Amino acid sequence: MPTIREVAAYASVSAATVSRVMKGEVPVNAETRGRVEAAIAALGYAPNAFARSLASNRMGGVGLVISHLAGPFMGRVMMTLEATLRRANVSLLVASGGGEAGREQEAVDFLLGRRCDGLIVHADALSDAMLATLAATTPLVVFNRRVLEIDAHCIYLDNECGGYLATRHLLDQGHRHIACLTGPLRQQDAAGRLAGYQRALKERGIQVDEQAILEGDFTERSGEQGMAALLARAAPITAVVAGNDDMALGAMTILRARGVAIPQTLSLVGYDNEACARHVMPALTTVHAPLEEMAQEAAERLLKLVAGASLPAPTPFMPTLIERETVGPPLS
Amino acid sequence: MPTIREVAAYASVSAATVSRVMKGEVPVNAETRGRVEAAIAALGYAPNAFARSLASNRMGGVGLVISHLAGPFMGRVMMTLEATLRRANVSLLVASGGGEAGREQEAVDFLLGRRCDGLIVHADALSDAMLATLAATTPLVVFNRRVLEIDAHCIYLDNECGGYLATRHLLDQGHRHIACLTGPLRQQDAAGRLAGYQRALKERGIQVDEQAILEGDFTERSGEQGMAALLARAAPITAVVAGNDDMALGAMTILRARGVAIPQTLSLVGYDNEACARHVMPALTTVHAPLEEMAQEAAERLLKLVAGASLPAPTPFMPTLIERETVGPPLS
DNA sequence: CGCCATCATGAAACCGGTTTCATAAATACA
DNA sequence: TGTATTTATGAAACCGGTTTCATGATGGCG
Repeated sequence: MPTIREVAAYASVSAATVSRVMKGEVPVNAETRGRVEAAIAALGYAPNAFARSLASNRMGGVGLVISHLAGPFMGRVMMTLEATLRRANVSLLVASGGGEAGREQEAVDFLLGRRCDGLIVHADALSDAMLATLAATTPLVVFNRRVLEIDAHCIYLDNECGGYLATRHLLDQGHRHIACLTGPLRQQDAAGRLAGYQRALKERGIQVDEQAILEGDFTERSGEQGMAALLARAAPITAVVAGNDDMALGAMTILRARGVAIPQTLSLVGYDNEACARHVMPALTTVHAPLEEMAQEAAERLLKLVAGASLPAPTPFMPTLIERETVGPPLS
Repeated sequence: MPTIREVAAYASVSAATVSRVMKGEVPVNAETRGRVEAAIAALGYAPNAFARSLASNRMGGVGLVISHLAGPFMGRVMMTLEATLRRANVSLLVASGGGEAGREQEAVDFLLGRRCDGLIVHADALSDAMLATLAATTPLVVFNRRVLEIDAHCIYLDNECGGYLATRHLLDQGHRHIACLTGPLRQQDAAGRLAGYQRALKERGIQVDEQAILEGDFTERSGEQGMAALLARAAPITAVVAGNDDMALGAMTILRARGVAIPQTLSLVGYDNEACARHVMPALTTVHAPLEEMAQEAAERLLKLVAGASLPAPTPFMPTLIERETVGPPLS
């Protein structure tokens, strides 16, 4: 493993010149450059990443903090992030936090201790204040969440629009009694989806029935519980907007067990367009997020921030409705 | 951001002593140690990772090479890897290769260029020879694949056993005409599963019908094509062993379209126990791999290799059969 | 022809740890 | 009491790049 000085000696130049050739920016005589390049090739020289980092105080890598590594779409997000970053010759360090504030903070500290050049954070449990503080000292992109104080650092989906699209689709089919099974409302995405649901109803002059809104926690289990609770009510409903696909799946389990036909007796819309959504029976109508585009924008934005740019706030990404088989007109 | 020399000055000792206190192993006078620790606390000192890496020639992190980051179970694997590694204060760098040999090699080179202390490789496209060579120069763990020359570096599932379990389950139900829709047979996992299928049949004295073995590529699409081809044959079959759950899902799509009842007319077994498997109708009987345990063993083994240990070959991990609803006795 | 700007290059300092080696003090042993 | 051994510590070299600053060579311009 040759060092820069060995290359320099081989090419009869100084280490400084080899360094300049490696960078490529500063002017070097063509003949000299040729000799150096030949030496590099002959010796199979590759610069030592540690020495480079120490001298330049940049690590050449960014960190990714993720609440739920095993979540349904992290793979798609990471895939695009990794590809975009590597194209820029930047490596990706991953740390997970399991959705607990303490462990997520640990993950951040861990990556910061590794002197990452920047951070992409996809975490629920960290506070807005903490993220805003972090953004002041480190290039930071917040994924799938909006923090008002640092809008320019946030890549997120317009969840309100997604909730609206789902609900309006049901309204368009003629439904008037639509329940909503939400995620944890302290989380922004869940709250946004609910707001969209409410806007769609109001827009059509339909009174929002607070009893028909049940808060869950995005798990299948809570979808089951919510659906069971809705069925136990006296008030009739003909459709349900679920907080995400997992909750919708839970709801379907209950409906199947009770012999409620989908979509004949009850229509259902999910959110996220997980892999499963296409495969269940009937196939789940759901809301799709352009995750790959979001991830690419996140990576590119972070790279610019690392390079010192200051950027305007991005526009939110827009969800689309995927129509499948769980929605139909109400019985009558 | 104080340096070690500032801490040293504050505590009226030399940088060497501070370094020793940080490490904790070498003997330092209790009183001196106390002063140094106080200085560290007072100044909020944290050692510079680059300088440390440069001097010690260890980066304190390992690389993960993954063919398909968005695959159905990478999340579960990464989650356990990350947690195990971080407990040892080792960071995880991720690089993907999209299943192409060239890009996977690039990913390896990229991580090696970053001077990772070791590598976990979960890749189909890299050759056995390449991996064996790599293992000679770098601490390496190969995940979900067996390379005979470097058995001690491989963490893998006994796929032969998985194929056997799936097939024997069908045999136990009374099936005698069982087809097999395999993955790409140049891949070890697909070939292993097929071998298990064949062993189970032979064990019961059933002639293996080569016409009933169709090679696919683990995609849903190839499951559809395979199933269609099987239905087009004259020879009757009452059950199918699929190479993985995706192929089983594809097969189900075709069967549903043709009005073939599962499991009344045809039984079906998948492989991998993806999230979907529980949710499809009927719920898919499949083979489950203990991914978390495998990932933990992989991480721990790599850490030991990095530390310089030389280890005996691990025992293969054993799959289990998850019985759900796609298998029943044959009609007649 | 002489002066100043430009270009190409090398020497050396620097980044901030780790590690070796030497030394000084303390203890053990005869 | 004198020598051998252990223990604690500091000085300085070292890891391998980057970057600043100085110097020498070239060339343009009045």
